[in-house]
Amino acid sequence: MLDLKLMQNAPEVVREALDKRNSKIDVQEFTDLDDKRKALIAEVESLKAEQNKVGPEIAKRKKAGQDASDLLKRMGEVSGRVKELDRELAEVEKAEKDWMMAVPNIPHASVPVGVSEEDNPVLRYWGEKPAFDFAPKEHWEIGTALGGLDFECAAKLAGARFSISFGWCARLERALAQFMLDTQTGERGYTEVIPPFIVNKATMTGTGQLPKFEEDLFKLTDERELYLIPTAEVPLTNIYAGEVIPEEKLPVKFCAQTPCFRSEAGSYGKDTKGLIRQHQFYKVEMVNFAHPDHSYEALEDMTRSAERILEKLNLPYRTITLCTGDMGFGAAKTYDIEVWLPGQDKYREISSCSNCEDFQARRANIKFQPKDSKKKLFVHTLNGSGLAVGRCLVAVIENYQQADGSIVIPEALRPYMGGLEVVKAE
RNA sequence: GGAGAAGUGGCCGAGUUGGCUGAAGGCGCACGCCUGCUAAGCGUGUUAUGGGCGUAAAACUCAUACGAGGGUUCAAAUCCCUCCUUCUCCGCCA
Repeated sequence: MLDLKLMQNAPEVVREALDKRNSKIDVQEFTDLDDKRKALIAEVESLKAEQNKVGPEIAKRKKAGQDASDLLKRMGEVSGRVKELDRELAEVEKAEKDWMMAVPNIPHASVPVGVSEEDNPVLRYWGEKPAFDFAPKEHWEIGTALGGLDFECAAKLAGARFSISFGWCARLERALAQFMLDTQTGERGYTEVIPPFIVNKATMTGTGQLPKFEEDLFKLTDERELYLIPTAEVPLTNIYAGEVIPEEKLPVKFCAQTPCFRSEAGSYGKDTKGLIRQHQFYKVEMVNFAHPDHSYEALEDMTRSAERILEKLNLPYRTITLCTGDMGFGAAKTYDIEVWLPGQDKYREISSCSNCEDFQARRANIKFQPKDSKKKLFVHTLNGSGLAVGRCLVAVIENYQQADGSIVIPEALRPYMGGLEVVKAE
């Protein structure tokens, strides 16, 4: 959510930001609502002030045994009017809040302006693409041939966009997740967390999934209005919802491996084969709570934490800066890391690291107490994948495939695989 | 699942014949005074959000907030209803 004061004092700044994002949201709607709200507040508050003044007078008269019927009559009218106005005000406030909740974050000044992913500049490349003296296959072909993946079985159990892994493949995925967690906690200063995988509406609203993107979520059908998390960003960021973090604790860095559940509504026909786009996948997620003065350093640090995983696995990647038109709803700046997939002959997203500045902190009311002032301020929140486990499994299979259909296990993972060096056909 | 108890400010804790309690008292914290040092003591202050006014900021003023939402009433922390959370006992269970 944007700052109300900014909306009121500098609507043109917001309009400009929305233009850069190709958003059609009309800022004038807000201004009209806000004017109406202020007018209602002025009226209802003066009536309430009268109530507060006259109330004790009534009590005094009653105690003294005097007649107060004139005051009671007047206050009866005032009370009725106050109820009316309160109702009206609540409506306007809700409309205004709804409007605010649907507005995306303002891009940071350093974010390149652009319309689509075509306009995302590459920041850096790392690693050498593996050279094959044969035509590299896609992961699903290799994995299925080696008995590790079975998409027909998954479809029988759950439907399209699900997977099931067996044996070496299941273990490899577990190894990857564990390797990532060990790296982030052991070398990058993260505290490991196991959060709930099901959360309530308020939590989903705090990070921005609701109210706008409900169709992307899996919702439970009972009356409690619970949702399956689409990313651990949601529970991790909301750990401090409604809380004040002492300044000296910043930055707080959490990471967690969780399953992620996404409805993938609207992605029909995209990535229908293999593990790339699933309704359920594991991801190791990083979340930072940073001091506003240092959040962009934190973004660089977080991006490095994600990149380190690929470097240790010796997987080639490139890092790009998302342009204004391609950024997510809550982000002020985002780096995507794309890993090389020889089977697809393409770089594919494997991590997305964003600084949301105070956008989520304002929604979820996450503040810190600066040492040198009484005023509590909003923290900046960041989130990033470190990494998407399923896609990383894809990258390992495709980059480490051999001519005979076997897969070499990256050295960094061998301790997690009981020393296994190669996965071969039986 | 059954039976009870409770939810007030950073914390503890008053408040229960509805009105003068944003909220006594205590602790903590901040600033000042006092003091050979420490401890103790004295004084002052100590919430958030929104509106008005206005500003570099503040000050001032009004409104709202006693788990959440709704109701009764001229008026609710105080009465009624629903929900949430926590705790205790019984049952059940990985």
